[in-house]
Amino acid sequence: MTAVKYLKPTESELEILQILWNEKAATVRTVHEALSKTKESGYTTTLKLMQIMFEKGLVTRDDSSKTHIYQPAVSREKTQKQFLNKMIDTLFAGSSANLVLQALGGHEASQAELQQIQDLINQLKKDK
Amino acid sequence: MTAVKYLKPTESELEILQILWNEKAATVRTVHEALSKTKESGYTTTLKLMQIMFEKGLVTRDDSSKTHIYQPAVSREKTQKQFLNKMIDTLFAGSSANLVLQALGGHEASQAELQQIQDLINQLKKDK
DNA sequence: TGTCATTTACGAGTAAAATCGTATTTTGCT
DNA sequence: AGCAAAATACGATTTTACTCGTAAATGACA
Repeated sequence: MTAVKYLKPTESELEILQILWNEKAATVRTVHEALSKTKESGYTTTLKLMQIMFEKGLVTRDDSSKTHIYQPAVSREKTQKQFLNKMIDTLFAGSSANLVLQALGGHEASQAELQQIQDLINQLKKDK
Repeated sequence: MTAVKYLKPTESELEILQILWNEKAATVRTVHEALSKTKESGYTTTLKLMQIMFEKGLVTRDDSSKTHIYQPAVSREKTQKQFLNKMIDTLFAGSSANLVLQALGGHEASQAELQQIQDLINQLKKDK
């Protein structure tokens, strides 16, 4: 039984993962250009970050050709859950409902999204 | 118009804020003892952190007597919102509904809490 | 008033994250 | 083959968060 290390991506790593999750697979160049839309930084910085993520096992890569192709190695859902739980603990006194109320109150959600949430709630209420 | 620096509390600072929010006001000793229930660390470490938080303006303090009394200078709600927005951005592709669905799906919420959320949703739907 | 326990002040060290410059490698093209 | 453009490798530095030891200050009380 190998000890699987619990890996919490850093802020920068999350930004990169976000892009990889959307693109499914991407080169350093692609990721870097996407990042550049919202922040300033050098190409080698992005490269280095992605190399580190590879060492950590956060991404996989195909280095069969000169330009390596990266893919996420952790799922979006799992990572979301990981951070949500942490946040509910340290910021919402353990209450997920608190978080939900705050999220719905502050942000705009579309009619369709609200319906989706309502459906889930009905489902949950019925399950009890 | 003074430029107000956008301050994002660190992980450790959040833990301390959490205690201050609950207690309204507290000494370093009190905070340290509360922290000690869940983690190991020296007293001066907590002290230093709170001093730094004071410099950053995250807390205020009354130093009229030997033992200083600290109070939070940022509101729980505002801080929650700040982190939620960040999280929705970098982890939920900008969709608060995504976050809500994930939070409700993973965590247990009581019947009463679900009702509370439903009420809010009805409110929001009506407002449109 | 002197002692002593408690608190604050402060500096320094450690570790992790992020940044970037430079060297090397790869490969398409002439 | 040889050159140039683009990519990777790698090491070094900077920044930030966290940790703690030690010294100085405070104040209760014998």
